Amino acid sequence: MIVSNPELLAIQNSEVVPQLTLDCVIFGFHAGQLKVLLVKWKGTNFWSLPGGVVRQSESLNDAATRILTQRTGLVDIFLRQFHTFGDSNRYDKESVSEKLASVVPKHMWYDRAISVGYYALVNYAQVFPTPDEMSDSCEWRGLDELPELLFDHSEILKTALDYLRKEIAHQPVGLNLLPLKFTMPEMMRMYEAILGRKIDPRNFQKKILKSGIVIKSKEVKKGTAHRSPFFYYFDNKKYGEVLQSGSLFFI
Amino acid sequence: MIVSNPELLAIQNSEVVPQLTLDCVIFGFHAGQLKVLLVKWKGTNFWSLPGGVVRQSESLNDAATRILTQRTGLVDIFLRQFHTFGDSNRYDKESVSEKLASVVPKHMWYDRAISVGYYALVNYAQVFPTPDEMSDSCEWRGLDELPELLFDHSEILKTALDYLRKEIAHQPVGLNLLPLKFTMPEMMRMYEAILGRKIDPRNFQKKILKSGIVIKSKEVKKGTAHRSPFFYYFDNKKYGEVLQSGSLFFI
DNA sequence: TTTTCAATATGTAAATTTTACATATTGATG
DNA sequence: CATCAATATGTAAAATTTACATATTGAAAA
Repeated sequence: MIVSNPELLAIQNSEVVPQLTLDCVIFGFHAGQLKVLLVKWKGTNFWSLPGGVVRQSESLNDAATRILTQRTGLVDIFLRQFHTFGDSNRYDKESVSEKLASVVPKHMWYDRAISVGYYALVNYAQVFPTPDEMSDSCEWRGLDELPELLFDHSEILKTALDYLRKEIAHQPVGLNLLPLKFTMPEMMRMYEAILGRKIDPRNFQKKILKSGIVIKSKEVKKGTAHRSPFFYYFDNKKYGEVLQSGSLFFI
Repeated sequence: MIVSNPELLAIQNSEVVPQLTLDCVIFGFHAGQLKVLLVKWKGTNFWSLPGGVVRQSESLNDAATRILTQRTGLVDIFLRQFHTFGDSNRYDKESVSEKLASVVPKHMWYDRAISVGYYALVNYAQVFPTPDEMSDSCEWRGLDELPELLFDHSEILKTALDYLRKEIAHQPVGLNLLPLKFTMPEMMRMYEAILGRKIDPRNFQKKILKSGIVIKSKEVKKGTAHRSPFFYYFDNKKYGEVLQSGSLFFI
């Protein structure tokens, strides 16, 4: 995108503003574990969150949606802005520019960048992880098997998880992380993975059912060893209401 | 701040990034009312929130602190980032540039600006509202006597209030909004002003005292018509602990 | 001086919510 | 057919939240 107005250009040159980027913490749930989608920078062994520059004409939400769709192949993603990271020394620019010297010429690094953080909740099974032009790999990683991340992305990831944990205390989650049909233990394990602690199955079921966001189907999941659990599915209308109201939810 | 590196300049020209600004919603409490500090643009009758451009070398928090200190004369202000506003059409640029034509030359308006929103809680009595170079007036306004605001500042103000309301459900407020000594009814009215609803005085007192954040002094406030209320003051240590833990608080 | 007035101080019972806790069922496996 | 382990399920205690009314007091008015 080129500046349309030559006078704008003059201003831009005289008062440089920080570069604006956007980073996405994409959460998925699989095998009882909360996972995050990471990219590995081309020709290196360095990982980071997927992200990119916010373009002149797009809104922040558009930029986040664009990045998310490109990395996952999904449209209609649940995403939420959680924090903008703007410390002067968010990370060691020298160190990063050295590590990524083979991918990004040194002169491409801005004096500083400010990054808007978004987190997304996606259905793991539907995602096709897709690297971007800067990366040669895009993969899920469990929260307890995270590599060291470039920039301040470890911090951003941690902050995203903090926000997610806070928000699920008031809002339902799961519509975006779980498949269409799921069992109560699956849903519970999702909450356990997010909250990082054990939940009592009786109390959990009581609260979820009381909230009305899920409906019990008559079908059971076959093929599991031991007793077959019932399938549940979301009551989208009720789910939306509870999501809207923000109240009446607590695990 | 001038670009140090000529190559950076080239990049900056080829891929223009949005202008980054910062707006502050400064809350004060006076006469039983929640107030917001507004500025009136020079030679006009148009009002907005205090704000400014984020400079190249300063962190977002530094920028917010700078703006807050300049408008209020206070240092050590409680402030919190709550949201970054980045819609493509946050406001009608044409309309604003016309309204402010006498203050800001038209060519100064960026194609778009993204604004980081901060809110602050300050002690009304200690504030010396000070206009900036763009404004000829800086004044407190009650929430129910707000003028129409420029840009999308009405929206930003509303969002700030939403965040504040959510956050005071988990964190104590008051240390920053109230004077050193205050009465229980004063504190309650502050909560009522923020929450926009009546609170039962008996239940309120019970919860506040149980949380341990305030200490009852033996002194009463004289000169009020009718029965004299006791003064209370904050237990800073306990207050900090509760603020930190984020839990154990609800009105 | 006395009376009036209105804001302040204060406690208890009911309702609701949260927490703690254990066993019978069942489907696959061997 | 026996074993195993995950699933399904209810109740009682504890904690929290809500609802609610009256005596006190200092200033102001009579």
